[in-house]
Amino acid sequence: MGRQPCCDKVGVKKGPWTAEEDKKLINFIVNNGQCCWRTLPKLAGLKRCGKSCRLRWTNYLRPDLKRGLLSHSEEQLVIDLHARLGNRWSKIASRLPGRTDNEIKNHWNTHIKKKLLKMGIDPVTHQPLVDNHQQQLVSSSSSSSSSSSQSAEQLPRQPQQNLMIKDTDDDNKNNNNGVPAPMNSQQESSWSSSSQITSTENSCCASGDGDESLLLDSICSDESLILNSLWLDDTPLVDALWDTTTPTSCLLDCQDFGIHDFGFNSFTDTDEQNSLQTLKMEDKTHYHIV
DNA sequence: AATCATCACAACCGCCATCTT
DNA sequence: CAAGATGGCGGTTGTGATGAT
Repeated sequence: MGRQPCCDKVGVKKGPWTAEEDKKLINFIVNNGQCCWRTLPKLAGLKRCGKSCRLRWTNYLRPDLKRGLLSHSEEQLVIDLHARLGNRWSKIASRLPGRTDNEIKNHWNTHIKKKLLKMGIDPVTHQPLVDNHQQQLVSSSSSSSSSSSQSAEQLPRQPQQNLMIKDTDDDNKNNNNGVPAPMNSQQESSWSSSSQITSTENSCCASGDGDESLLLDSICSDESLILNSLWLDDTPLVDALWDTTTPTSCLLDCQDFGIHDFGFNSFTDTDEQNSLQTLKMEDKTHYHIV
């Protein structure tokens, strides 16, 4: 009945990945593609849970990942998307090519959350923070006010304003006391085809830092990307591009995605297998073929 | 120089929808 | 159809790096 367990827990290594383990994982996926995560560790000679391998690959080793802090524009887009999607990090991440859900989640918790609080904006509701007195009034007048911020966080909501991250504390003048109401699917649907456009465009265009803002504009102005895929079509951009379900597609995509940037130098059809077997790791994130 | 606090992020955990047997 | 595994997701934790005192 059912399938075999993903890993037998016994003898499975945990904790930080070593360079050697990274090398094994990369070599295996480059040569064989992403097949079955359960069997991958064994085949790749890793004493890791398949789940751990998948996480390591998707969050850290994938060659199409960007590294480094999120740009201002990316940050703005994250806020905008978070206002609609809540903590659905994977969905948010799918709109930011090269970024992972984990990375965005971390950035949200360590940077954006604090910035919003500093600006007097509730990072959960994306509404201006209400003081204690007002909070009491709101909670006493609302029958469903017992719902925690966590539950509210799970639901998409319509932004009442366009939030712009500022490095300074000024311009905290929008003090609507609106309580965000969770939308039903019908509301989501209708909203997705109307007010979302305005909100997205506004927030994107308001960001003004040169190339990044141009990039963001191009992302935001793509209605099929923002509207259709956000609510109707969940095909992730990054995953669709980096499909390694087969060895062939894996190798092709490696090249398409500038695997050289990742550290893989060019390889030929004839010697690629041998070359990749001798991948040499210089540090945690740099690999090259010798 | 030592200690403590904070930051940044990789990794783990548990849950859930889906899939397989 | 039921049981159980898989893959994916979001929340949380652990830990090294950095800054402040």
